[in-house]
Amino acid sequence: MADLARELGVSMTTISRALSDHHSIGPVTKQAVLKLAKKLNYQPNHLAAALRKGRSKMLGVMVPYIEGRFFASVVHGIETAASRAGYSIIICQSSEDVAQERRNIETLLSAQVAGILVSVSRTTLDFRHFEKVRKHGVPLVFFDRVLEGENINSVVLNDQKGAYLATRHLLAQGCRRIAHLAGPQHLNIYKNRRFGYLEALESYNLQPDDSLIVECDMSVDGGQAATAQLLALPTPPDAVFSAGDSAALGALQLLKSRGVRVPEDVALVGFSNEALTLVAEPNITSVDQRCEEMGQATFRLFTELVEAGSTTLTQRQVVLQPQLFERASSLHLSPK
Amino acid sequence: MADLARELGVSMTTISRALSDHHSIGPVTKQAVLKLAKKLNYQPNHLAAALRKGRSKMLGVMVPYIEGRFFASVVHGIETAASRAGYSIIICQSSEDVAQERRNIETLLSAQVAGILVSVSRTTLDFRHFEKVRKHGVPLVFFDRVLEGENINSVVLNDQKGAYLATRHLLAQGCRRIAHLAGPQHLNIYKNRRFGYLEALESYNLQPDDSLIVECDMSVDGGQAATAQLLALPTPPDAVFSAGDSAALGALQLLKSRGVRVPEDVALVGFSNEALTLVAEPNITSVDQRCEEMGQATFRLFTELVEAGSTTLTQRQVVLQPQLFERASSLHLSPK
DNA sequence: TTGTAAGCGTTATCAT
DNA sequence: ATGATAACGCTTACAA
Repeated sequence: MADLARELGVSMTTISRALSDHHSIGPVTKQAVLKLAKKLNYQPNHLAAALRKGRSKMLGVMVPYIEGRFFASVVHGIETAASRAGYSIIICQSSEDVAQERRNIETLLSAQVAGILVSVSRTTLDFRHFEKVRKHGVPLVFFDRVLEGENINSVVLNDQKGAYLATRHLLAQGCRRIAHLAGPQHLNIYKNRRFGYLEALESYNLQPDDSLIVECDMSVDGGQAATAQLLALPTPPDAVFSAGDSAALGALQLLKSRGVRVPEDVALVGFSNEALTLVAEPNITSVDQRCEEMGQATFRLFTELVEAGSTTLTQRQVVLQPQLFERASSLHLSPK
Repeated sequence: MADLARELGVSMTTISRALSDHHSIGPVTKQAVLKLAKKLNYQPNHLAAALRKGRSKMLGVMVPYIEGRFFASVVHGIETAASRAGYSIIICQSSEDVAQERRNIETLLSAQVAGILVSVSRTTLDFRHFEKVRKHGVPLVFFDRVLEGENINSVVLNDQKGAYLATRHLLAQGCRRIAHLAGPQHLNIYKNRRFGYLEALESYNLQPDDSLIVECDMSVDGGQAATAQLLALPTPPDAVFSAGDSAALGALQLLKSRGVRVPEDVALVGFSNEALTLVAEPNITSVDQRCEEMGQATFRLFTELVEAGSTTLTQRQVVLQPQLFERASSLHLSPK
């Protein structure tokens, strides 16, 4: 920048203003500066600008892990929206580890990010590190895995409604003994999915049967084991609603291996609408989580917070509506 | 930092040194500084440090898109290795668009990243924006999708060898009419996979049969169509080696729908070792691309460049060895 | 072992 | 419409 100033015989102030399109700058001067900048291929130093201005155009995004369709898609959504608005994103993984999560928060704060978007790790039980973020006046938005508490800005899927839709669908197909493969109940998403399941049963005036609700780790193996347990019941279920697709796959595998027909004997619905639902045979009905919309919405919520300024300490919740994709694993059941 | 200095009655130099563990600092002073820093919860400003030092601990990573198992896994590998070494990563997507790629490079340079790791977009034909990176003295490493040219540091998979292993495996299982679902031949990865296929045939003194090589877009539908074409041949193949897993899945679906048994009538091998290979029935034999190792290797190559200093303008190539995972789709064939 | 002071590349304030 | 100058928070010669 000093070079430009010397070359053109003007002050650095003028250069700075011309480059940042300040209103009070001569159009002639401006053009001259821009031209010379191109010629000398001037490279702006965002670090210096950020240091001076006290805020950068960097956004911290933390997820438990970046692999896996869900988070990769959400991050894609965030990055796309962010880059359109001139933000770059710094990505961090907590690897489901609170300690790592804390370290990442430190790193992001040190990097003077303009905001932090986070999906918390499974092992997160205390939230002081997030308090710190607020103390620093850095906008904080949670997505998918959110914190219970006050003054939380978050974007979540309406998991309960998704589960409700899934279960209602099974009920509409004539199923009456619907089992639920539940996920770890300390995670809100899984708890809400169980609520949605119960809500749907209730809407049909059905009593929930505790023996039909099996908690598992949502892995393929977990789904198999849980399903084996269900088949061993005196009266086995006529449908299974799994809170995750992998466990649904496990269920499908086990049912097939036992000669149980899907959907004729047992109908099956999963959750997440992963790619595997279209690979399995039969294809698995599942609830879509609107990953990309979640990313976009998360970024949008961040910008809203920025515009609102740190003065207003509002709490905003964006709730996305899930969508059920009906497939062969739960369709065309013979009426009972 | 000034606060700490005032509070302890020492200079900022001492503070700085204590915090960065400088050698010539009294252990007593150091402890005192660290303790007070904790108490006042001092937050270092990496931007300022980076500005002063001229180099940051940020790494730019650019991929065509972050969704999709392959790039997500590579990024995971990079991030994990990088964060262990104290680097944060800024992620960018080119969306397969050169213009976006150029903009991203500008952004990353402006952010004063310590290095740039990139997998180029499909539409990249001129490389001036990468030249610029070198002019700025910023280490540049390509992975997977690399640039042809001199002085290129890159990490790639040995695709040809992967295809060779896959085809040799089919040959060892007794197959002799092995078809190949080839990908778009302007991409070097698919070209190399075809070469590997041909090389394996040659190693068994088999003449390649052009009617057995079908180019398709590597989608599920593409794989189905290509396989239908193969089955219509006067002498259909006894095995299919697909350059991608999705197309392999398409092939499997079509074969099953036609009553062709896999692997008994037609054996099947894919490429990429995607999750779907373990969901399909039978599980599909596939070539693993070592995504995570690629990420690690890419980061390691970056650190080597840093250590070597900008003085040495070496060209380094890391070639990862693919690994064949043999599964039911190509195993236990009855001898012919 | 510790302190002084300059400077990294910007931008904001105040003056002209 | 433009310029001089200070400052953002940190590191590092150089000096003590």
